[in-house]
Amino acid sequence: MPALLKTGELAHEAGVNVETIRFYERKGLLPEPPRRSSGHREYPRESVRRIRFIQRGKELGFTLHEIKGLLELRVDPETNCDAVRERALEKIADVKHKIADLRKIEKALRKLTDSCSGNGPKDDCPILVHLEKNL
Amino acid sequence: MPALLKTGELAHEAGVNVETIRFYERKGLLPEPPRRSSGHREYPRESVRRIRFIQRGKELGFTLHEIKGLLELRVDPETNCDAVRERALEKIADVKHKIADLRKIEKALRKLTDSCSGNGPKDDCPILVHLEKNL
DNA sequence: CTTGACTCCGTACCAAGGTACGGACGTTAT
DNA sequence: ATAACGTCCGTACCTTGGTACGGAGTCAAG
Repeated sequence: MPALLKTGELAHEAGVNVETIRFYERKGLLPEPPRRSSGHREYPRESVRRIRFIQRGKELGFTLHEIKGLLELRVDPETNCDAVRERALEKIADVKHKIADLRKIEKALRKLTDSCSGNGPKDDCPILVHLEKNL
Repeated sequence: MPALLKTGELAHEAGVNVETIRFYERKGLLPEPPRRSSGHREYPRESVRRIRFIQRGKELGFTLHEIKGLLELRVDPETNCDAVRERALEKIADVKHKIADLRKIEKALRKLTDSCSGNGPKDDCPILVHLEKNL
């Protein structure tokens, strides 16, 4: 268990692709690590946790941009719990909105499939008729 | 009310951008219309309905690729109502799946915000702790 | 017949979140 | 010391659904 990790080792331990590491660095989600004289990156073990933080944030529906914000909050000494909570509440509102949109779509689709026997020629298909009808 | 439409007129009547028309043509959603000798496109009025068909399909959550499939179904003389219904049912399943995923996310976020008083320093913030915790 | 508006085309660009490539080095095990 | 593998970098590519640009050509109204 080395104390310093090469890019590939970090990628492996965090369960992501090597290219993803460099991508996160470019996006400012992962700070630029020190380099050897050869230019090769040397990551502290902590970086593994940072990448996992990012992955968990993604699982919770945060974008990389938002995760960057959370990471910055985390470092800011002024941050209190409330600021973080605020972000999570916004994200909940966001998710609820998406769910509502999808439910509208589901309802509309169901209305169409319910009105469609499945038999009969396509000319009378309520679904196509709906898509074709003039507003 | 001209019988044949120029690209800009079609775009205007269908409520989309001129570039969108050309984009749909490239994607095979809009058949290539006849041209004048100058190369300018001349659309039949029917094209307005076709573009509206596409827009309504989008509202129902179909991708452009899927809409292309629906348009092809519509032309196929073998198509019966059932084939169209099938597509709609698949899309419903699709939408339900997305909703379920979002609900999981919502639940997880709510659990975190519920456990977070909003007071206290960030070091104890259950949300950050969750994001940081080792698996 | 001129002028301004429209159209043509290929191409580049945007968000988001990466993945892949290739040539030049660096590292490591044997 | 050499082979095999890792890493470096910039850049291109992928998806989806378009939008924007620029130079050249065309159309229609005055």
